[in-house]
Amino acid sequence: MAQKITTDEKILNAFSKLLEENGYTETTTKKIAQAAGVNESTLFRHFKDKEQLVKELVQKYMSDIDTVNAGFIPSGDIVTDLMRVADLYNHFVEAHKALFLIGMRDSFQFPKLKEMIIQLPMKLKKILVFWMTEMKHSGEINGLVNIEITATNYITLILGHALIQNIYTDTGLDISQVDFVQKNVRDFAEHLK
Amino acid sequence: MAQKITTDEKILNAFSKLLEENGYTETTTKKIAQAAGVNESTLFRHFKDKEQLVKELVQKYMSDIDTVNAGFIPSGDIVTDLMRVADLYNHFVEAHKALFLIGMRDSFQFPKLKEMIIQLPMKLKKILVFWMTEMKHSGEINGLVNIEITATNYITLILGHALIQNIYTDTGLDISQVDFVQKNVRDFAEHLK
Amino acid sequence: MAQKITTDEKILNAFSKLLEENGYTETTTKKIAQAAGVNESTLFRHFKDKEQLVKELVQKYMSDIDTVNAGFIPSGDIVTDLMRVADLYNHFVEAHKALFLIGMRDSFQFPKLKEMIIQLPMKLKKILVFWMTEMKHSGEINGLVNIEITATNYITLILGHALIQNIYTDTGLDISQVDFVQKNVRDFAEHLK
Amino acid sequence: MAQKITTDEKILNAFSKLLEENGYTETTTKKIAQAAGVNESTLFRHFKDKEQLVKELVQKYMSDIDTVNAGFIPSGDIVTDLMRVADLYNHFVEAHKALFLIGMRDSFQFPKLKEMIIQLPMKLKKILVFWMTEMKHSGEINGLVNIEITATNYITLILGHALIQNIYTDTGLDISQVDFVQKNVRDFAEHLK
DNA sequence: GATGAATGAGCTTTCATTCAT
DNA sequence: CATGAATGAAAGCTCATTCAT
Repeated sequence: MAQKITTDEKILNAFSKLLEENGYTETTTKKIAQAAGVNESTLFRHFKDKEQLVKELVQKYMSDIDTVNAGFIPSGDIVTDLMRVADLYNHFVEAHKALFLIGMRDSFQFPKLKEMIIQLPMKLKKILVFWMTEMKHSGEINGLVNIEITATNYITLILGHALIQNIYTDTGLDISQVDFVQKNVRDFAEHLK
Repeated sequence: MAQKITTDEKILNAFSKLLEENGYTETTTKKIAQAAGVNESTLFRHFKDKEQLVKELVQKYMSDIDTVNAGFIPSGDIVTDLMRVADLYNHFVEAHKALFLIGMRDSFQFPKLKEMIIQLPMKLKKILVFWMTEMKHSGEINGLVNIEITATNYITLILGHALIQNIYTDTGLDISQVDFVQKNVRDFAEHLK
Repeated sequence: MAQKITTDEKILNAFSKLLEENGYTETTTKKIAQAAGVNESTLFRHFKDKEQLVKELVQKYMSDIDTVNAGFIPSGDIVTDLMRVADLYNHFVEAHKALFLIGMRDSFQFPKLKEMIIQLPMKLKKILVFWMTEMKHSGEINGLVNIEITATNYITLILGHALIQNIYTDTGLDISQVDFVQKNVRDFAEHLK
Repeated sequence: MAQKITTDEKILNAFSKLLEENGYTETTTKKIAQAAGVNESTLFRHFKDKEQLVKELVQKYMSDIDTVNAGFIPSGDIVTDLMRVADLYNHFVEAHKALFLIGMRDSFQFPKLKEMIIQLPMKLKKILVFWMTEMKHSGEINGLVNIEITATNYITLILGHALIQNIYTDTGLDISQVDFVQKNVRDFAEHLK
């Protein structure tokens, strides 16, 4: 039942990997072809040009983003739920790391890209605001909490963490996702009670 | 008393500006020379190679970083002091925007760079930890607060904000530094009381 | 009795059409295949390589050229007969336009081609010389006319016209074949009386 | 007083030469550079792109064309004057052979080019018409001659000759310019008396 | 007999850098 | 000290052609 890996996939995988490591411009078509184990010109038969490779990743990102809603089923417990959101974002970034990175690094070359990248945090913020409003009504969240600000804070926090995690690796400021969730997110959550 | 602007500075300024806008690889020596109003080869007389230009910016960054300590004079009021830290970081990033950006975008090309970039957050964290410990002793900060975690959270927060501010501009998630400090930082501070 | 059009013909037709419009080098095998509605590799199954396509056209040209003799049946009237020769050449060029054009444009790539292309004018010249000699004897053509020179002139004239007609279209110097024959050829003919 | 040959000229000369021999597309930038004895990239410092090289030749052609008027000083003798026109055109074509050829061969790639190429014949035609009108008045040219038609014929004739001369060399139909002028042009002229 | 996938050589162009003046 | 001219290497991309199915 060996799953066949198509040339398209081989190329996209190689591209994605190199993108993470070296950024868009440094990821030459020659290197992609080499990493994918195909001829350089094959690459252009499969994807009209280098930019098309990015667009392909974006498409996947955008279609995946629609599934995020379904991934968040509130438990009613603040700590658990906030952790869930953090993990949701983290997993998504992990799964689309290459795109997340060039969304930062090469956004000037792909002006539309940053708008796509930011859609996930914005969607999560909406989810948070909706959920926090409910939690406030049910008394789980302290009545004095400013939801809009808190939600923004939380998103900024996990975005900052993703940044540290993926760019500033091994710099002394990075904490594992598990630790981050166990400690910092939990700490954040406590304040809302 | 007209301050003469040297060729060195003209080049570095042009380089810095283009770096912000287009990233390292897209900033070609031709463009730098053009923007600086000098001949392309002049550039190489002043700076051994393109990388040297980065190193020059780093040197400035590193020497400036030493002055940060002096910039933080605690007032004793939590909110005020935390705001001060946020502004301190923000101003520093503003003043070294180009470097901050390539620290993210082109870190793979300059492995040592991210270690330098991260030094500021780490230094601020140290300052925070030291200051919070004092505040805890003096009762200004709640005895239950976990200083290490809270400090990390705070740094992550302002780093996340800097990211949004400088990369994801005009995406709907960015708030002005003033608003961020007035609302989100203040909110964060309140929880510590 | 629907005449089936073979793949060979589809390809040759597409090739011929593109050749007229874009010349040999710009007529890529991809475009030929596309225009013919077949797969690019099919093309190579039918014709060993791109040059073979030219050779195929040449063959047709060469076999058609043999029929030219039969196409000229002298009427005895100078004007009528000269017009007939001009039309003969014109029709032939029309029918083999693609080849005529690359005979000019890409002759360096096909050294033998120009020798083939020139065969038609040369054949017509022979016909002319033979016919004019007879006409001179019968008194239709002025005894002082130098046949060799006049024949050369005439051929050069209709070649020049074909050139203007097919290359320098819409440039202000081109006259329709009908006008050319009605006016210029007639004028030329008058001088021989 | 050795005339220095600039790199610009070296490149243009090489380009021009290769153009005559091989046409536009086959004349690769690599070959040009090689023939000019410079590095391929030098070529692009001197001329923005390959097309610019053509434009450069065109400019020369167009500025030279203005001098043609001055080159025709009527003697009053029909034969002499017509010969002069034929020579004028011939010399011009010789001096701009490369352009004349790609004007035919690659006209589809340079749509504006053929309009420029045709300007010389058209200018010569104007000169002819003007001159023939005068000659008709003075009685040198037969009153029955249709000037417009005759001029067109003559231009078509020398264009046809140029074509044969430059493309269909060594094919058996080509006559030397000297012979062409001495025999055919003279013959043509006689008819006008 | 026709196709889709793959290839290597070659194209035009831009890069960072060096050299002579 | 600054420049203009030159360079080799490498970029993205297209070409005619072959091979397995």
